Amino acid sequence: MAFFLSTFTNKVDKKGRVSVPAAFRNAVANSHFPGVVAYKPLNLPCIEGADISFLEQLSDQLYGDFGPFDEEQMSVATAILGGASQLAFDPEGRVMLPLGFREEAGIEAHVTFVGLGRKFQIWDAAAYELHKEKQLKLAAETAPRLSPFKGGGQQ
Amino acid sequence: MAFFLSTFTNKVDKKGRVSVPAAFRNAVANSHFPGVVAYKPLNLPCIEGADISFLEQLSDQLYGDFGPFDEEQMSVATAILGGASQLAFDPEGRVMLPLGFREEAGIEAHVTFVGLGRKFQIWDAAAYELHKEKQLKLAAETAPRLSPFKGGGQQ
DNA sequence: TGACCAACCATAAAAAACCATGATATCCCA
DNA sequence: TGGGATATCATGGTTTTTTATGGTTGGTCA
Repeated sequence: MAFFLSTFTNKVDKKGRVSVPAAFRNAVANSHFPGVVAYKPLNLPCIEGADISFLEQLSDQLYGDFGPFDEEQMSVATAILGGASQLAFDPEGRVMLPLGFREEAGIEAHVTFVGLGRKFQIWDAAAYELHKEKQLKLAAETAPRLSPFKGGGQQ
Repeated sequence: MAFFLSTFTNKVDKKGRVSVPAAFRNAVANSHFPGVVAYKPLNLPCIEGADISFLEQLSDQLYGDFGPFDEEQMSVATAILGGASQLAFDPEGRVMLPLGFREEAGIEAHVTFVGLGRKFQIWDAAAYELHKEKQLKLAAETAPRLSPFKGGGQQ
């Protein structure tokens, strides 16, 4: 499955188009849909994206953990899957960010793509700077408790 | 997975390119990405590198230990994965060290690659000399108190 | 008809490939 | 064992390609 790393900031033009970073385009190049899938996460003012198989897997996971007609599961499915959009690349590798997404994420002229492994986030560039500061503090407290980071690189 | 040993110092040219030591290139030769992956560790003024499967494994471990939307997990993912870069080899075996990394690690004209097993570190050459002194002292005090293989499996 | 959207065209800047060279290290054979 | 031939490596500069970005055109559909 696609794997996303690193952070890139690009411009949104007045028609709502943004270049998807070339590294992310390559990551989804093997997907059967020439573009990315975007949805509004439940608890953050940003957009999340991935290749389509990520949402397929998320769906399977929801329907596995709960029954196929569980009420809580349906609410998550409605929020995530129902709110998702398939964003197709134009010939130059851009996508159209729907107005609704831009409003919900407070996206102005510049957006930041943040690779997070199997998925990535799209933030308003200024909002991301604030978010990142908070996340770095939280990560510094959290990481020592996670096995891969014990002793954090000081050998 | 790749294994890195020993220490090498190379020059950074004015375009930000550095030769990755041949031994490290060989170590990642079987990886599906022709290059290394670099990220800023949380508590040291240097860059850490590894082959891509190291971060893939880390990512999948994070998303496995916690749910896909856990807050603490996301903070580590943001710090490490969002701050990471895939550095591809050029035909001569060099990589471009992004400006942000060079600044955060205080990298000037010379960098030192330090093999640490599953990962390696990239230091400004002068900064590493100081760091090494401190680490050697600390190791000399600490080692007698450690049972021979305590911590052996942790990177 | 007018708003919207998808392809097309153009351009500057950044990144990747390309080519060249000196310095080591390695091999091979007399 | 010595020494020349050969390969590898680190390094520097130049050229080509890719990327991000902006605008324009033509079609579609309400």
